[in-house]
Amino acid sequence: MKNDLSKAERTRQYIIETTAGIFNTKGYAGTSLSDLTEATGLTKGSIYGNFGNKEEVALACFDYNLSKINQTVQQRLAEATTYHQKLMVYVQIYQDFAKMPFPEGGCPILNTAIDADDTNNLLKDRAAKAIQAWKKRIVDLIRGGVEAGEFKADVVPEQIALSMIALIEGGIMIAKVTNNPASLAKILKTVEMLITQIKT
Amino acid sequence: MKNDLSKAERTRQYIIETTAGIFNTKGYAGTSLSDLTEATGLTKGSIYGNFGNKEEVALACFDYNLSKINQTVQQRLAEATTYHQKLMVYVQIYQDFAKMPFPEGGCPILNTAIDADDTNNLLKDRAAKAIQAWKKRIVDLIRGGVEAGEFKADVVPEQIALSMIALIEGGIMIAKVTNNPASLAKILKTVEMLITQIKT
DNA sequence: ACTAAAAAATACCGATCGGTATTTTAATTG
DNA sequence: CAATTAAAATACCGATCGGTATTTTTTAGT
Repeated sequence: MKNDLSKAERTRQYIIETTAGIFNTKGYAGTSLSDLTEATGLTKGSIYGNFGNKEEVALACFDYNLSKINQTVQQRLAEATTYHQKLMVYVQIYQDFAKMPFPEGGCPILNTAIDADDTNNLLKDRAAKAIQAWKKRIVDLIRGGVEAGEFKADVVPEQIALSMIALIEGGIMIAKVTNNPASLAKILKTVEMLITQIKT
Repeated sequence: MKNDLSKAERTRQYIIETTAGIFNTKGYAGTSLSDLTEATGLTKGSIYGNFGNKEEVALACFDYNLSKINQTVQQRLAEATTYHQKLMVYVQIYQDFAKMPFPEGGCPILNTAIDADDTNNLLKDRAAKAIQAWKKRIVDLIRGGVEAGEFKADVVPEQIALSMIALIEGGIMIAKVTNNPASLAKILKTVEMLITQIKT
């Protein structure tokens, strides 16, 4: 046994890692089983031996894509000392779009939210939960900053948090569809302004 | 002749109006020819007599969806007198999400941008052009307001315009996927703040 | 009303869809 | 190493995919 994971677990992980970018790029309906077999070099029989159906693969891929981003975020948040710095992590992370922990196809939360919101409830719920968790993380940071005296007492954490997320996700969409990364940079300037404005 | 439009033109229009919401809801890959025949009550032969292929229908539907929104926007812009009021039109329009000129499925620009950006270049270009036109409209309004002395001279029109669009589109995405219209309302408050901040 | 032209319906095409039962191959354990 | 088990490949399923050639029905001009 070359690994502490069973063969099945290793194959399952291999399928997820290999196809996560495909689902993120082509969407759920746009990704076919033959896309998966072609990318992995495995057969349908093998894939269906490790997953119940196409939906299960897509869900596992979304979780994988999300966890990769969250890992980077949490690591950078831990490195930041002040609450201001912690909020700025979100600006910095999306600044160099290219060398990001993003899977091919861009932000999986955005892609899944739009792709699945009228067609696949399980995927939609995953995207919704991701947004809500993201919002909560920012709200907690703002509240922490208020208690620490870093931020003004009269800020509305929810509005700031939601606006930061909307700017980032909207900015990614704009930059991607117009093929112009500079647009995202300009929008991130506004996020930065939002963060600066709440400082005491 | 009951109409000044030919039969073919009327049928073509009927197909577009009837299926525009389907493409906007299910996406290009997720919409099948049988979805179209089912919704219209027509047969495949009839649809392919009026369109060359599925892509042509989707493109016509996008144009139709976009023009409906633009009609409302232009009308409201004409009614507004000051440049501040004109910018605020975008806040007001998206405030009551429900009774909007939006087709089923939400904002077609956002949906098409995400749905098509890695899979269909013609649709992607349409979405990109729509974003760029929207941005230009806002930039022109800001420049007008600066010249009229309504807005500060040191504003960066592109940044404001892009941020407004990102907030609105990001807000729509968040509200839709979390099933919570209040989120969009909070984000629109930030758009309002952005507009207020540039006033002299 | 009759006829030529246009539009819509029917019937069909090969390809691919997601999924499964069965066989073959590879990994694991005594 | 042999036997058992687990995993992957093969072969197949009905259904649906986008698209087309042909026939029938409507429409429109005289």
